[in-house]
Amino acid sequence: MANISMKMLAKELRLSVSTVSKVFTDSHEISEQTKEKVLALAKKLNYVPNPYASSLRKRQSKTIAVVLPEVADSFFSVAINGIESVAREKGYHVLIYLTHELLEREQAILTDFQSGRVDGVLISVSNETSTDQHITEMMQRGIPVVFFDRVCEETATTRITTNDRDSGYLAAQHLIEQGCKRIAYLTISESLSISRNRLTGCKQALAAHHLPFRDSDLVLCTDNEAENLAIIKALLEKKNGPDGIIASVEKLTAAVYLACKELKIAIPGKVKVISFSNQSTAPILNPSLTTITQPAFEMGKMAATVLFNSLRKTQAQLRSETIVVPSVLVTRESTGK
Amino acid sequence: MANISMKMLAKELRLSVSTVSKVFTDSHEISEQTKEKVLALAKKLNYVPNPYASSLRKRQSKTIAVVLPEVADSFFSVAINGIESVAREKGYHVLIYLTHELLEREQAILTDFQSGRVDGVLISVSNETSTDQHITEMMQRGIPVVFFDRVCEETATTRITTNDRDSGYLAAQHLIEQGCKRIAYLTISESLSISRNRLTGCKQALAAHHLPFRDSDLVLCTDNEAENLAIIKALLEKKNGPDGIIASVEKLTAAVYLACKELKIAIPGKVKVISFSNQSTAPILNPSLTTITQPAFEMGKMAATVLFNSLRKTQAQLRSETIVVPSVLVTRESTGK
DNA sequence: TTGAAAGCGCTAACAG
DNA sequence: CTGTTAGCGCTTTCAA
Repeated sequence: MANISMKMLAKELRLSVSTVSKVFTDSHEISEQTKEKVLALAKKLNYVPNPYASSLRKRQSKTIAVVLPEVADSFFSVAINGIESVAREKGYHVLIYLTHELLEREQAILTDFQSGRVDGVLISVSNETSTDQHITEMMQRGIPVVFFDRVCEETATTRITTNDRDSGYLAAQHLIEQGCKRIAYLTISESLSISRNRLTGCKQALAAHHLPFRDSDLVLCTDNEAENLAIIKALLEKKNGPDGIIASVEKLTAAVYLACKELKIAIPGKVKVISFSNQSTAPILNPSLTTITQPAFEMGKMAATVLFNSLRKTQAQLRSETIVVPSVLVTRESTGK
Repeated sequence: MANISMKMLAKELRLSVSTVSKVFTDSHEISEQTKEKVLALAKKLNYVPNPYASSLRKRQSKTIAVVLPEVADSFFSVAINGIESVAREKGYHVLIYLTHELLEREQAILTDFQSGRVDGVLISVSNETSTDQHITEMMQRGIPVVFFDRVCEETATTRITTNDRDSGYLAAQHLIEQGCKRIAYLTISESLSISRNRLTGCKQALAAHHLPFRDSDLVLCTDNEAENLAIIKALLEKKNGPDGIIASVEKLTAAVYLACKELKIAIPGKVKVISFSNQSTAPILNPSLTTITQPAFEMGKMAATVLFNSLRKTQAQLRSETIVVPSVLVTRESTGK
């Protein structure tokens, strides 16, 4: 089942391999005649160049890696679409890797990239990622990295984020405007850039309205649905429980709704809920869910575009900057008066 | 920024390249001493073998492709997790390609695989895919293919599906048991294996209960949310409209809920709804949604496992068989009495 | 305009 | 146990 190679094309046409090769790069030093002959035979035999031979020789793989915490989240699903759309356009291939929120796995994955397997990396870091050593190491080896969504703010490269702080502010402000006095902020990590920034905005909004934010209003959830349900039920049952909840990641929404349902707490009557979410089901939840919706597709697209631009240039250091694609607040019933 | 190679390790240690190479395959013909020396230096220099050189030489890429219609659907998101989990375990890399439901793109993607870029392919076909020529061609070139979820039933290879027909039967039967007399079946394609099979089951259930299924009860939806909303509203407003709806793919759920909301049609009072869906929000919809939930993770895992098993053997023809991972009916409020 | 030759980094006979 | 050699399929000087 030997695949067809340039050598075979060359032999068949009594040409040299190098001539054939030049045809495929559309070199001007080849006559139209020969080009046509070669292309015709190539099509007839269904020839496709071996990418690995080419990669080896040219020292570039025309492949990028996308490193994600997980993909069971609508944000990343949609982001992948954005990435894939520009990769395809640029003739790049996309390898996907999941860290499952494990720093160790993230490090192992990036270490592998030292091999030259990929020309660049798009990454959204795990929530365990407190050091960026594995990332800078890769960059030193000449592999450009673009962060998206969950970024390392100290790392000297381009970051694509949404306006997390402003969105946090907006979310809290919205709840306050709707009459909330005591707002709880639900998160899955205290270290993650997005969580921290959203929280900061939230606190600023509260401060601006002379409302308190106590330590107990910051609620750390987990990866486990059942646990989260218990945590949130406990929160809601406290005598001085919140009248407004901000779910800082979409996966926490279900637990909030379920907790309220089980405790027969009315949304938005007793407690108002807003969630950072891209779920298409937000409008059909009971009640429909007010969301801060991230521009997932655009962020993916932007990240990929920035990466490819730097790949085109030989010595293009990615600038240490943050590109912000704004989120949008979609008001629905869950924060109604 | 020249990467470190075996040659360098060899020179540094005054060994031959082949000796170094053998160390990395853990060959028994190398002394413990040398192994240690080499490994130590490799670790120190952060050496990672060039996968493309290796692929070129060994004629295998340790990479598989996953070809999907799209990934904005929870089924595929979760399936990717299943696939990735076993790929990682087996030391394989995963390239991802999206067809966006376009046959032409699917063909172009598979054509590229003739190059030897991947050792095997996991595919869920587009809803335009009526011919399997591009797939069999690839198989003839020695690249094994495993279908999952959306399969080509005539193609001689292994297919991982869920029990679509039985699930269709179950869905309809459930509606009937709950008192429905007139059931509409919503689909996005008449050719797709999954849609056809689910429909078949549905019809069988109706027949078994001596209930009619008219042509107009088969409702073909589109890729466009707004259009679907209009289609479903039209359906519900007909004088002899359905009292039960089966949404054969999850993306149609929102349109059904929204249509009912806009028309003030009570679920489940006036019309009962069941959906083929993996959405985690099903329990918190209004009303909570009865679903046929597909074992997405398991199907992804199974597909990958079957593929890797065939990859281990040199001449392993994949058997032309269908492996069925059953779906489960989760009864919730949307089909209550 | 075409071809010969070298080599990308690794593996696999085979010889020593 | 280690080394020599050839070559995977392609690109890229350089020479003709």
